[in-house]
Amino acid sequence: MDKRLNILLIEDDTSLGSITSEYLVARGFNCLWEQNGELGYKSFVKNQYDIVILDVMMPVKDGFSTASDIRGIDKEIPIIFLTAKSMKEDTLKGFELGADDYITKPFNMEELVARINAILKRSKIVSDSHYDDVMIGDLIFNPKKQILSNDDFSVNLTTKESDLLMLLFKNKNNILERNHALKAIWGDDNYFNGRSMDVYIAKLRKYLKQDEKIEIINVHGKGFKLLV
Amino acid sequence: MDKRLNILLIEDDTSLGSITSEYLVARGFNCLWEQNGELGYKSFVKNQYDIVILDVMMPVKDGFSTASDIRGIDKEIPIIFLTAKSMKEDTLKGFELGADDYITKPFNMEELVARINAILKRSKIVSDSHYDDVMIGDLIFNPKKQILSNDDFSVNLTTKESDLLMLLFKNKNNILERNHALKAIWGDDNYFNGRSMDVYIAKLRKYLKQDEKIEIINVHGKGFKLLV
DNA sequence: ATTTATTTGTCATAGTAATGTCATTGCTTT
DNA sequence: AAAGCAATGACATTACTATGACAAATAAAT
Repeated sequence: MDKRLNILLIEDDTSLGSITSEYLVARGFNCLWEQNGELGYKSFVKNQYDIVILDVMMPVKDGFSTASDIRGIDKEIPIIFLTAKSMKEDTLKGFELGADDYITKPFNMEELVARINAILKRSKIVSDSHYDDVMIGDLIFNPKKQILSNDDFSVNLTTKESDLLMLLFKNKNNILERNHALKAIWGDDNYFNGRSMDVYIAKLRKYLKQDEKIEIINVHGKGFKLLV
Repeated sequence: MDKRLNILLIEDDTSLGSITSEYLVARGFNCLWEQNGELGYKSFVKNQYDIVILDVMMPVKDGFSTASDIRGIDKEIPIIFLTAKSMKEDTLKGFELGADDYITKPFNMEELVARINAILKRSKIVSDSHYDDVMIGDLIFNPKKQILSNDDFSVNLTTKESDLLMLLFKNKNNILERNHALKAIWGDDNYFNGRSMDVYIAKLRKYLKQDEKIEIINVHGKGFKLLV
């Protein structure tokens, strides 16, 4: 199950193309690199992409023509143009073709990534704020909203409950040591805080009954372990 | 009933500011121009905008600081930065603050418009905002006149009531954090202002009873959420 | 195996902090 | 002086956290 986003890079310059695609892969994207507009368009037809990055000046089939073909079959896909010349008419032509951004070479790789993310943020695909959700078995846990839910159930967790669940999750299938958890959440691992934590463990267990595959087990004298 | 999009332009340079705002108006937008970050932020708190264009280098309060304050009360609003220096770190800093675009001066006016449109194309809101009225459930809220009404009912809100309702509306179905609201409206989030805000929440709840689908709920220790 | 000490499970309750709301006060505007 | 607004004080209510008590489980000792 790959959640990485698919980028189609169409760029005729060999060195720039390889550097860019490698960089994008290193930054966590899937990137397919095609060397000209024809091949790029064919690949777009056959595969599923989240965003297209397109050089303007290319032999065989230039970027604008390619973009217009792509727009012919997909009105939504975000497109970023790369161009050496920053001449005004070109820029505007790009935007008329439904460009989402227009970057002039040479560009900074990090900035490219930043602009990709800025666009994807608004694009429907990623837009749902689900990306800070965490899956625990069948359950969805949103540590920011402090909500634990599934299809037919939902609880608002208190801060302590949420913090503790998060710690357990970070150590899922591994032991979360008592004193570490106490230091992290209560700031001090004395006996009384420990007893308090035990009560919260009990509460979490009650919630987690929703998914019988999940379980918090105790490791005597050590701590707790969240099994999923 | 005006359907034009509302742009907030925050730019200290008088000539650039006036030229830009005039140009945007000529191109069919509503554009309010504020000359510094403080004023811009205040205007943002009180009014409803679709996009913010923000100069980075400004006296009194710079663009980044302003953007970060704006993000505190609105996570969605598109922001375009304008900057004279094209230094890499600055660009990236802007994107980290949730920028949607980053334009270096001097820029071409038509390109600015093109970039605004490119962003608005992907922005979910795509103008449900008239210039004046906003709809909250069945109710009509006019933040300028500070009037909340429907067919058979109407109240004149006080400034504080109106500002707070506007903030809640901007974060509708999302949490409005106490300290952000206090910073925005009272300028300082101390205990007493917080108590004061609670009183205003009570008042707003009373008004909003007019539409039983609307509700302000409390998120303990965090803030309030306007459900519609 | 049986006893004993320690750790953990869990309920009920007390304590504390946050919020809800009314009434009142003081300030500003007219 | 009257009216409107924001701030504050007082008290009620709610939400969250900590604690006490006792049962159960585990480990250690006999």
